[in-house]
Amino acid sequence: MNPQTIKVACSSCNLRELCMPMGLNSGELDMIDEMVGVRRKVKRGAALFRNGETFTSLFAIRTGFFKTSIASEDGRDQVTGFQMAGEVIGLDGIVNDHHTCDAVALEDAEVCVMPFADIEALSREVSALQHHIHKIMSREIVREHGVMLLLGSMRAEERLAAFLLNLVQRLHARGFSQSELILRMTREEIGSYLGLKLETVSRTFSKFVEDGIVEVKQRHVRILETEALRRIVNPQALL
Amino acid sequence: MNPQTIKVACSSCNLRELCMPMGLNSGELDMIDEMVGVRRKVKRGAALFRNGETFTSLFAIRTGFFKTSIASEDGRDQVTGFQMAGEVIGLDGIVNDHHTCDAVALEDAEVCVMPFADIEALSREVSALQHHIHKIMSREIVREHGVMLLLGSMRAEERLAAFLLNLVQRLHARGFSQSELILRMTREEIGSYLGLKLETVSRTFSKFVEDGIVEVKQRHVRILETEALRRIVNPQALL
DNA sequence: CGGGACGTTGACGGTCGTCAAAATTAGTGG
DNA sequence: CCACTAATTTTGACGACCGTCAACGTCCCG
Repeated sequence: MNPQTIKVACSSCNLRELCMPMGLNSGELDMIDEMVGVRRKVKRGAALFRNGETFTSLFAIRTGFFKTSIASEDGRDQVTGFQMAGEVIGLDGIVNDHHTCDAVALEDAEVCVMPFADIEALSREVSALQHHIHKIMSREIVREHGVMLLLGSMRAEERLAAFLLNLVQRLHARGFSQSELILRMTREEIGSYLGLKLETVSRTFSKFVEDGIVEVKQRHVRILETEALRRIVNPQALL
Repeated sequence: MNPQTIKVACSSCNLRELCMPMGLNSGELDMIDEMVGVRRKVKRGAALFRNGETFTSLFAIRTGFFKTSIASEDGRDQVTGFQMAGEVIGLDGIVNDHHTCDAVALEDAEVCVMPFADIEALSREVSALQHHIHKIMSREIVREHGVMLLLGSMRAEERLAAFLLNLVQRLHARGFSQSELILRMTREEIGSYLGLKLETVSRTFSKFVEDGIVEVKQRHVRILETEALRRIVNPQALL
C-alpha cells in the first residue's frame, strides 16, 4: 500500500480534539473521515508547500513539526510560525488560491490532507464544522496579534521568555513535560521568528543559564524557574 | 427615525465590491440585505468594541477610519491595524466569543452590523458568501504575515516607507489620490503599529522631507517620489 | 574520521530609545 | 470668535540594546 495514501479515520484519531469539532454524531464523523482524503509524509527539511504553489488543501499536522516563513523580494525572510501536531496550516492560501508562504518540516512529519473545496461543501452541511473552521482562522489571527505585540514592543529577553513559555505550554497540552523541551529549530530560525539575530538568541539563552532560569544543552532546554520567565515577559505586572 | 437603525441596502451600496462577494443573483442579495441588520455610528475617539466584550457581530466599515489595538498585562499596547471603508473588523472575536482587541474610531464613522450567527446561517445557503468570508479571514492572516516581516526585519525608514505606500495604495483603490493623504492617526499610533517610538517616527518623516521624498504638514502628507519610497522598502531588489 | 552545519563568545559600532525642552496645533469654554 | 489649556509634534543630546563581524568550539552525519 502506498504510504502516501494510508487512511486512518478521524473518528479514531487521538488528535481529534485538537483539529476537529466536538459533539458530532457518527454520521457527521463519517463524512469528515471521507473528506480527509489522504495522509502525506514530509521528510525533515522538505516543504509541504511553497510560496506561489496553487492552493487546494488545508493540512492538519498528525506528527512532526513545521515552520512557515515568507520571503521579501530582496531576500530577507521571516518565520511566521512554528506548528505542531493537531495544528492546521495552509490558511494563507485561501485568499488568492495560491500559497504565500513556505511550510517546511523541521522533523519528519505526517499531515492529513483536507481538500478545501470539500471542507467548504461539508461546512454547508455540518454547522459545527463550519464554526470550527471559523474558529481556527480566528485563532490564527489572534495568535498573530500576539506576535505583533512581541515584535513591536518587547526586548530580546522578553521575546525569548515569551517564546519558551508559549512552546512549553503547547507541548504540555499535548502531554509533554511542562519544564523540558527539545527545540526543533535552529537559533537562526528562532531569531527570525522573534525579530532577533541568531547571536542575540544565543546570548540571551546564555544569560538565562547564568541566571539559573534554564538549563540549555544545545537544543535540549529544561526550564528551572517558570515564574522567573513569566516575570521577564511581564515586568510591570508585579506592581 | 433612529439614526442607529437606518437601513440602506447592500445591493445599492457603493462599497459592495469591497465587502461583498460578486456575482450574486437578486434573491441572494436580498438575503444579505436582510442579514446586515443595522448601521451604527461611532464618534471619533469612541470604541466600536473593546477587549473582553462579548462577540456577536462582524462590522463592515461604511465611512470613517479605525485602529485596532491590543494591550499586554503590563500596560504596553500595540496597534494591530488601521482599517478604512470597505474593510471588515471583529474577526478576532470568533474564536472565544469575546473580543480580544479594542477597535477605536479615528474619525467619525459608520459601520454595518453583521450578526455572526446570521452570517454563518446564510453562508450555508450561499456558497459565494461562504467563500467570501473565508477569503476575508485569509486576507487578514496574510496581511499580518506582512506586518510580521516588517516588524521582524525592517529598519525605521523601511517601516515608515512601507507604511506610507500601503496606506496610499489602499486609499487609491477607494478613489483617492495616489500621492496625497491625510493621516488620521498620531505619530504615537503610527509608532505603535510599526514598533517604533513616536520620536523615531517624527525624525524619519523629517529625514524623508530633507531627502525631498515627501512633503509633510502635520498630518497632511504629499508623496513626491513614490519610487524612492519603493527603493527604501526594497533596497536589495535593485541588484 | 573528517567536513559542514550549528552554536557560542567577544569587540565594536549603529540604530533607535530615553529624557528633556520648545514649538505648533487642536480643542474647550467663555 | 477668541483666549487658554491640553495634546501633539519636533528637535537635540546621550546612552542602551542589539546587530555586525570575526574567531573558535561543538555536534552530527556520511
